[in-house]
Amino acid sequence: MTEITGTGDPARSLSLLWRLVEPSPRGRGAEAGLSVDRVVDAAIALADAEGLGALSMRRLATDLGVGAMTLYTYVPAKAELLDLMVDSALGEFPSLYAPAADDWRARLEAVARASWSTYERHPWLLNVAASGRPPLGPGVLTKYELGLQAVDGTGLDEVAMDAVFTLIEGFVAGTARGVVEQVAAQQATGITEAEWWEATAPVLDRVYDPERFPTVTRVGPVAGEAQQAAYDPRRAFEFGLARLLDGVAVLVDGAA
Amino acid sequence: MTEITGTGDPARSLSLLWRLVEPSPRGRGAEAGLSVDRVVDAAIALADAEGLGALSMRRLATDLGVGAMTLYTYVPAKAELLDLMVDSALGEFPSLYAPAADDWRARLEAVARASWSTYERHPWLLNVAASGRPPLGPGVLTKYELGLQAVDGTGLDEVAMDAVFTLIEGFVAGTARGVVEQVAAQQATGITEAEWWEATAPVLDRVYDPERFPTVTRVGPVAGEAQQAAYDPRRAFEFGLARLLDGVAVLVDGAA
DNA sequence: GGGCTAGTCGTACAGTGTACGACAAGAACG
DNA sequence: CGTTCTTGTCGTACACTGTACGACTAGCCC
Repeated sequence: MTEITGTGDPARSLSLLWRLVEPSPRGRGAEAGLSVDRVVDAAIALADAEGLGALSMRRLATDLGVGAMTLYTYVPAKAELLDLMVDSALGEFPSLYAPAADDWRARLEAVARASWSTYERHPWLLNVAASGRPPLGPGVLTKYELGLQAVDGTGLDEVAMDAVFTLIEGFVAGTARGVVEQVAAQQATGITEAEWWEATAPVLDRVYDPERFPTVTRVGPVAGEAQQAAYDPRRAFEFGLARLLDGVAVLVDGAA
Repeated sequence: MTEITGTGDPARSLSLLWRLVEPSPRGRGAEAGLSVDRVVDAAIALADAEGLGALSMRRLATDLGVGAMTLYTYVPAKAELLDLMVDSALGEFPSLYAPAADDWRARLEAVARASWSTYERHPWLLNVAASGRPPLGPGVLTKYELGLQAVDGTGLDEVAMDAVFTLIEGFVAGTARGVVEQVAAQQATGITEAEWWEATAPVLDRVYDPERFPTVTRVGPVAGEAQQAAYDPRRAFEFGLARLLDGVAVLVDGAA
């Protein structure tokens, strides 16, 4: 379930992201101590605990002890709430990022690992489609700043710096999505990866033609055995990150 | 909106994917000439034309001229229908793949471009979460076979061959998702990228602190100007593919 | 105390996937 | 030909979604 962010007025969204205007409640919401931050924090807690699928306006309102429509006092719509959640969750990035100062490669690797950790802590981030028009709040901009700093001083020009950060960031999101999908598959089916394969293998044997898929026949079992699954996202992350940094190194060395 | 595949019995799904059993309709469905293939083809046509969001069982049934529940005669549930759609759409991959025989790098690049074309033709593929437990039908296996063949003969061992293909494939999916999200954002908001930025920029100027984001201040405008947008997926694809292949080359040269 | 404003929230609407069970059309058999 | 059985069709119902609308009411100011 991918949700879409920022369907409303961009100016309104930005004001919210930077908390330019904060309503001062007087009614019953005041008793509950409601505010944009409380709503966003509760939404993040709910999505962390039970996934984005459990995050409905009614459910969130119940968690906060108010009626569903009360939320719309603090947030224009669910899309804007998601914007706020994304920016807030990405705001944790700096605390997870511990770069080595001198080496651009170590810095970039630290960016990737910190980003991975962010997605581990808030898997629902990967189900919020924001890449086209990201919520330009403090959290997003800070992460972008730190990512760009990591590739600064490599001799790459500005366009390349942006491209490298985008490449790394997209790679991390892609492999992290693998973890999310595996967990989601297990929860949706109630069947573990091993059980799934156990049920699949015998039927597959009946239809599978080794002559039609010679390379799969040779590679598939070996790879499956090595990662103890059809797909191991953690291994894919380590392997891919090394290849990616090698590739960036070729570019940096060429530019130097 | 990400949908999840394969929530039912794996053996049943596999039988369907390989069309092991085909029901021979006799009732009113026979008049409509219904079959699993007809249902899947109509579902793909609908998703191609109006997106995965428009694909509801009721709507699909209406398109086919039958009642909603009739579909469940041919397909156990929507999740299995999605499995079938994915495998069928990926079945187009071979016809889009024209490899140069000798050079592994050219072959791998052709794989990436063919995969990109597949996602271009069927963007909804990226909104179906299948990476953890892919539908192991003829389409998926054929794509996997051709992908592995591309890295065969490089001196890489089986585990590395699988990892390289997975890396490339994940990269393509990630950048292609960028295109999908931009289109989705435009359709959801009714606002073009340029209009969005025009509405965003003045408000951002009010809150933006250049001293807090020095590197963004230097890089952001240059990158934005170069790609005429906050994010240009096509450019990201070309840039990333080159880096990725460079990185794989380092591995291949080391193994040789 | 009266009036106003601003936050609260019940109701309603158009959707979703699919379980259940009533129905009917064709095949098989006497 | 009549009856029974099988199998595909599909109307209805349920619990759920985001949110527009408008009624209500609690607190502030005069």
